[in-house]
Amino acid sequence: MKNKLSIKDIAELAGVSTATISRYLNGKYQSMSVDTRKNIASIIEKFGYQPSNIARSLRISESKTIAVIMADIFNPYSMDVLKGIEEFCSEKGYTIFICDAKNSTQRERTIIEEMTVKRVDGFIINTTGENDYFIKGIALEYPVVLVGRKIKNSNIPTVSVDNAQGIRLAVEHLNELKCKKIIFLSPPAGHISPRNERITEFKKMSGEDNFAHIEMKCLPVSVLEENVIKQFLINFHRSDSDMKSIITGNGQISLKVIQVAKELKLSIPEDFLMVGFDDTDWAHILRKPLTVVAQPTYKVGYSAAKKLISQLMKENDADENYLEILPVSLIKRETT
Amino acid sequence: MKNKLSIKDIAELAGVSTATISRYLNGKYQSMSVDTRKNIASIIEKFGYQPSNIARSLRISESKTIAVIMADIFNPYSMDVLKGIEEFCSEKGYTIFICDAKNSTQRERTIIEEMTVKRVDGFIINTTGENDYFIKGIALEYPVVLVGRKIKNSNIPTVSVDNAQGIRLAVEHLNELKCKKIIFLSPPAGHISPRNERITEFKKMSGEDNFAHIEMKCLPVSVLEENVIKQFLINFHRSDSDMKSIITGNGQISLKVIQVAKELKLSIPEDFLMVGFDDTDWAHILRKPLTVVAQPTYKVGYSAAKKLISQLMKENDADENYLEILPVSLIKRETT
DNA sequence: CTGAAAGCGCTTACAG
DNA sequence: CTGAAAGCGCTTACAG
Repeated sequence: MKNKLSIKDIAELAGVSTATISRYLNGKYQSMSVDTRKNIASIIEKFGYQPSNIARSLRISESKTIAVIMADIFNPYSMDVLKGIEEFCSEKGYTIFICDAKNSTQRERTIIEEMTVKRVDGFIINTTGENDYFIKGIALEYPVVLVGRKIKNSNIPTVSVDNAQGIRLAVEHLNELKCKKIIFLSPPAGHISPRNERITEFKKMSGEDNFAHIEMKCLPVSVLEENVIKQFLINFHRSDSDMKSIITGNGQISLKVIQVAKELKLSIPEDFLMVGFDDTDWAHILRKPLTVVAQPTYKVGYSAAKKLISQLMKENDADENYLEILPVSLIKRETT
Repeated sequence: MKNKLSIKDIAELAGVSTATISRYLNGKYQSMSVDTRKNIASIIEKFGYQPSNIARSLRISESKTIAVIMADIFNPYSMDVLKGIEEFCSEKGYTIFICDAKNSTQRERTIIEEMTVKRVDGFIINTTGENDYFIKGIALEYPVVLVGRKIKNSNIPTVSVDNAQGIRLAVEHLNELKCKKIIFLSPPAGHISPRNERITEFKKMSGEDNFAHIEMKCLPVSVLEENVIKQFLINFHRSDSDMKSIITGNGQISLKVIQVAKELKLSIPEDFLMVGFDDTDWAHILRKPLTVVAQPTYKVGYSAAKKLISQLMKENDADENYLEILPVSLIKRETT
């Protein structure tokens, strides 16, 4: 940022006006002679001139930058989504600001406002779940695409996953295995749509005739409360029913359950069956590789970026398909 | 970015000049009456005015943005480093562009140039290892801090880890356990400093009297070549020596080795001992939790950000300590 | 305590 | 094919 050359310097060096340099920079080669073009090229090359994107952004009111706000960036799910977003964006010449709300509603708001000040062209948001009103507000002024988590009563474009199907696959699988008891360890639902969808479906299924013979219970747990998980597992293990099973709501809970089970010297699937959400990188190297409901996370991210950028490029907010729901799949391994 | 209010609009609305608004925005409250201050505050609040950072950046030649270029963003090591960087930066009001070189030398260069165009204030780089000349070049024009990987013959500020100590801890530990054979599975070293440092130390140790009775060999492996790892493991298992052991150079290789060992029905530590580099989140939930050399990755990132930003804030490039080497530690678990 | 004016580095409609 | 000039939204030295 020190004594950098400006377009004016290059114009002088090349003996043309800044307008011509600008045209060159924007690839408008038709509107200049071959000679000037070559001349400019050589000057730029020689002096290593780098145009200022920020001046350009100011002028054209476009920063070619998008903000990605994740509720919790450091869980494996987010990482994969991010990968997908990054991939598509870099294909299209967009740069992303990756922001971590750290599961804080307040921080989510703060970050979004900061990004607004940075004049990003749009937002991809995986919301903490408690900022519906605020996000609807900014969606009025900026293009926004939601990933993973929906917002009620809004038509903000969203890419998510079939969560009901996920729970259904898991429960049906467990049922086929003759489970008599299924505990669903879900992170606290709050206003977070996927969690609610899964819990709702789980409860709904527990009311269906096919599953009437199964004891199905949903238990909200936080990964932070290791002792709660431990206590649960102790009681769970003691309970007399056999063919017990656990469904875990995300990779972090799976990890914790496996860890605590280990401490308690419980074996999976010997002591209970288990199916987790999210196919984490370590799921298949366990002594007993974990059966999981795999989400197409990369695709979710990629698709969200695509939605946003296509909205950015052509001004039409056609939104033929504002809600995109991707299917999930059950990967059967040895814990069931 | 649509019909946003500008400072001019607010000035008119508040009945003052843009200069005064600007002063207000920059917190120069001493130089205005309490009345104007309050007035401006209320106008801004009322209209939800958000100043444009990009106009500001252009004017003051500072973007409060730094670029973080990682050789491979999606390995656990990078993730943790990133966490540390992000933490410090957000404390100081800096935003980061996180860029993934995808282990491509070419891409690393391209990305750095793109960021230069974005007018970032500085760089934190975890280099692919093949751009020494190029990076020295940009370090001439921008503040740069290197993380994890050093660059030869330069005094670019760097934060890294004591890799020789890491290898030493591992080998000594294995020696105490009476290992007769130690294979070090390192990712291909190239010009990547930590890898070279470990390999060098490993070779050096193999020449020391204390370890003369141990067969020590270093084998470069790529995570992508699963079959190579498999073939190695087959031969390794067949070899007659007992008390064999493996040191793996990073979390991804550890994962692969464990996976392949599983496929081959080899048990760790029964068939061979193992110590890995990097304390990944899954290391302790394995049937036999993995012994590892843990790196203070978060701290490496945090420290690098601190170095860069302190350089950015005070113009002094005092550089009392251009090279910062953090200690590593051995976490003994059940694979040894 | 406050404003007029210049300037940061670009782009673009207009004129030639 | 090319340039002069205005303007994007700020900041700041200068003057009052």
